[in-house]
Amino acid sequence: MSGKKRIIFHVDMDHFFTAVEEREHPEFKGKPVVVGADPKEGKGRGVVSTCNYEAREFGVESGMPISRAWKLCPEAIYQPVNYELYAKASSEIMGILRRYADKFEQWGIDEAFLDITLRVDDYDEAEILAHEIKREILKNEKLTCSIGIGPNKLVAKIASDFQKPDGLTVVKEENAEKFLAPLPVRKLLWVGRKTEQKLKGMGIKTIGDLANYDATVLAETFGVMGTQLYLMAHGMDRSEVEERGEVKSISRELTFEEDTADFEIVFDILDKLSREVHRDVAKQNLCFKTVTVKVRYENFETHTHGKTLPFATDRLQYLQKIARKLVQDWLRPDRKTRLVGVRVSNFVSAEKQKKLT
DNA sequence: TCTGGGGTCCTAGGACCC
DNA sequence: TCTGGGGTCCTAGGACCC
Repeated sequence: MSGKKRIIFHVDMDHFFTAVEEREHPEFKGKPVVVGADPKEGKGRGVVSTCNYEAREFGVESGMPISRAWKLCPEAIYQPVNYELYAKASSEIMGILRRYADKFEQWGIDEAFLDITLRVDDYDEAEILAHEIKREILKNEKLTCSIGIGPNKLVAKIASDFQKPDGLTVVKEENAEKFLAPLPVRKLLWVGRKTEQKLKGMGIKTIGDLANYDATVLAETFGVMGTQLYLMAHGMDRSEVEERGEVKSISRELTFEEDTADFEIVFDILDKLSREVHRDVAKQNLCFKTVTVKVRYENFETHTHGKTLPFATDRLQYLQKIARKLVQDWLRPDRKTRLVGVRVSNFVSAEKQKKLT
């Protein structure tokens, strides 16, 4: 155990998808850009994936229905999600970031945690290093990012979000609690809409409110999560920066352009999704034991239905057959289907599987 | 407002085994 | 012949992340 205090970076690319689109299309610069579903003159289905700061001026936000974005800003440039393009930019950026850290953890497509404790002597040197990272990404990728520096992942993550875009925020351990106190609880990792509402009902709105709350009551109300909430509110987080392990599940799902009562359409799409899942599974040389399907009706009611085999397999025929059988149980003549999906999990590597047979 | 898609982790009940 | 307790796996649902 080293006694040295940790110094952690959280690097967050600024409005990543739209920033990449602007880089590829310089004529987009300065105009509102929205990446997401096809708005179809306001009749489109789906949501905004990312929007640039010009679009945010109109009230557009990520996660918002694309139809609403259209009403707020019909003049924006609407682009479909070009995942391959962003993935390529992402892997180049991650390659750069990895070189700056002893421990590295990618977080989603455009964020990463870096443990740089052994690379610097103090926060001043850390700040210099952060500027170097920002310069290199700008020079090589023509993209900006925001960096948060803190004593742990939690504080670093919230710090990176504090000044955006192109920001750099340093929060030392001794200032962490004070820094967090006025912020809304929603800024904490793992506090989403539901937990925010529950906390609000208890009179807890800011992270400071949470820090002053009775830890025992929090533990009783939220279980394991309650203790975690209390520690986080005090700026404490002991989780390590660590490389992601192997993937645990692979899935595809699709929302139909129009809800459908035609079972054949549902099965056709399901087969297609199964083929895509299978392609990914094969590429990674895996065998799966569990198949789970998902069905969403027109009223948004959603069900999942799974089956675990007594053996692992990598055969497309099995996948399609099991998926069809599972979905069959949920299809109802009196209800239109909005979405169908398929997922495989419980992996065994193909090599290990071979040894067993 | 009428709600995507790809993931991870947690919980709770039930089956099954010793 | 009225019924324990621990461990593990499976299933379904849900919260959360980007």
